[in-house]
Amino acid sequence: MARKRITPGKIRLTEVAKLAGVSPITASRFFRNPEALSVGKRARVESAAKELGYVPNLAARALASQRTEVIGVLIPSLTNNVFADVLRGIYDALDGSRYSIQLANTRYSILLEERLLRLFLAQKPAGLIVTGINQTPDSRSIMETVDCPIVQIMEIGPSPVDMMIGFSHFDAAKAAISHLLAQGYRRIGFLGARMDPRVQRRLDGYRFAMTEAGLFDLRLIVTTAIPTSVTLGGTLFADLLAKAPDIDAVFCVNDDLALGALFECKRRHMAVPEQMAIVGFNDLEFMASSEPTLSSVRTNRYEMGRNAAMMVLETLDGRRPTEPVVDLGFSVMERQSSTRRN
Amino acid sequence: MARKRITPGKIRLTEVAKLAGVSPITASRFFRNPEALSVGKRARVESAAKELGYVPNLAARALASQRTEVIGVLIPSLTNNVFADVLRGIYDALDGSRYSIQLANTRYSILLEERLLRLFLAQKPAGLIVTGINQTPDSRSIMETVDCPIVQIMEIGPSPVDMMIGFSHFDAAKAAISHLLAQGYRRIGFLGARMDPRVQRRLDGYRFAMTEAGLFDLRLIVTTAIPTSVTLGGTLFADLLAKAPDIDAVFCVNDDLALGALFECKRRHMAVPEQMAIVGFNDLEFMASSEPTLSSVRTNRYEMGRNAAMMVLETLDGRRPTEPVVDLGFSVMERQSSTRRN
DNA sequence: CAACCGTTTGGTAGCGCTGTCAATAATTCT
DNA sequence: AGAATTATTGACAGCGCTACCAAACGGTTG
Repeated sequence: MARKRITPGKIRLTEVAKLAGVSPITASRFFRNPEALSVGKRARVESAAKELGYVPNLAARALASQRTEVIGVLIPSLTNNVFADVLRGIYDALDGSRYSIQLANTRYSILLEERLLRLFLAQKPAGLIVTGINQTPDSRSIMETVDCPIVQIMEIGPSPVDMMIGFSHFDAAKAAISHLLAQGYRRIGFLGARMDPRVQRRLDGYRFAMTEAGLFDLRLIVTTAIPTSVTLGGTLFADLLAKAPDIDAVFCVNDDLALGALFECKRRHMAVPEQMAIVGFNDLEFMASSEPTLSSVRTNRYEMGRNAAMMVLETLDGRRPTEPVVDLGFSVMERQSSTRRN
Repeated sequence: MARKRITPGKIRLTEVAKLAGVSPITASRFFRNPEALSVGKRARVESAAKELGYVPNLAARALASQRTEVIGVLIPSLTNNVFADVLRGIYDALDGSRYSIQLANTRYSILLEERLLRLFLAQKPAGLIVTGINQTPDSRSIMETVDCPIVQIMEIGPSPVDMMIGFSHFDAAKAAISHLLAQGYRRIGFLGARMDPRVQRRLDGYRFAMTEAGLFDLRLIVTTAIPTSVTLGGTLFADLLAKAPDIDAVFCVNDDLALGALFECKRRHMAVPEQMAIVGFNDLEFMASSEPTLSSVRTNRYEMGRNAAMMVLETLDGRRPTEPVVDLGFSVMERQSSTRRN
């Protein structure tokens, strides 16, 4: 027959309880809801735990309580600077809380996202942060039936699964184009890579603004499914120039492309912004210190991550945010690269 | 007295076993070591699991088996591009394996690292990946007593806790300086930010090479504890020029600083590489496509992460790597920014 | 003084799985 | 063929914690 599995010096809740002179369940409560204890016992358990160096066994807790203290995060890429900032925000917000993060990379595939979602939810996460609003129908219905807080990040849309924080990529791109138009640029090219849903919506914003100004021209648009890079920015910009040599400005869907375009201009001895204006997207740190400084659309990525995590925490705390959909907005940073020196 | 906690439609291992007509423990074995089952039962359990959509309860597994399938990763920064690449390698290597990743940010503090280490180890991780070789003495002894595979990444040194993968930052910096010397540069400045232990060792390499060449001069060195950025690169480079206006080259401890220095040169209309050579470190993607292209020291960050994770996996598999210390090396990428056009 | 109420504490069982050992079936060996 | 292995399978208990219910306690009230 089976034996007693001995666990030699390990400190369990029982040990703490014994030292504190209370029952295990009371000790347990101390770690979950100290308020529920009388002041005396609270102090006794606290000092006992400290003395023994007790660390709760999360697996046992999860098994007994049927829930975990893990917040699942689904993002499409680990490479992208944008998500690095978002993640930093999430980690910072959860730092010091009892929740930890389980990260998974959907690689821009909503099918993979769905699979990861099922995996996550099977472990009963405390909360969930997912990227974007384009999930598979199955993903959506799974998320709707699950009863943990869910925040969709990066963009906003009409029907949140639960909560949502982001900004309008359409409006942001439109604003960038408006800025270029206001500066007197007319033949404004579009450079896009990866073309995920959010980039697609930036293209829509570009198209809308250009059409409205009566300046839309398909030849001004160069896109690719290849992941973005600075090098690619140079290549795409060269393609664009080949297709439309008369352009006087280019809007890039991210800053890497913009930097690549800038370098390509330098290589061709094209003056920026005199002969060519450049506007990027995201406003990464380097945009403000390049030569010339590069215009971009600032998006509040760190805040997005931070707030998303805080929205989850608040909901778990029973203090559900009054506004389930938060528009973090954007701002067009007008710098040298798109400012006509009149 | 306590009641039966009913769990309505939930699919447990028992259900799968029942459907498959085997005992629960046999079904359990199917998920952990299918080879151990006879072909018939294996197929029966497999189809039963699929039919019921069974997903194992990881908390129960962890509690019963006294170990988790989590690999802890301790890195000093989430912002730094370098770690993004390393992480990507780790995630890629673990993708498809049954292990998941628990990430924590030490914020370049070895005290915080020690605290996080204790937290991690209390949950009995399957493996551990930690950054660098400068842990607190307590951290070291904790790691030495624990019996899971541990890989130290980013650099190599004489006494691994367990395994190690990285390269010599000293040699890498030395090689960069040798390259500049070979190109005929003599007054070579040093730009350093953050100054974590690895950056410190790059400074040591610089100092060694310069001293050996009889060219060492304290005025050539500008460092700060501030986290790195492109903007900071410009600022530090300006500081350096103020201290030592006669420099003809600058070695930057990372590529962001190098890019910042390049922009600052442009702003001052200093010709690169004719009046000023620039060499960076890490060889981020943009270095090869800037104008001029920027020299750098290529480090194999993705491979480092990937291999580190694979070393953990192999050890867990019982196939311990023959070589516990892996030197991934580096290569000096000689580009326009440091090539005298004779 | 009994009845009542809210707060604090404890007893019991069980969360879903696997470690250990033993039993049985299938093979191989002498 | 019988013994000795080896490959499969199963029984049982328990991993460390918490949900649920009940009891004890302290204070009021009529």
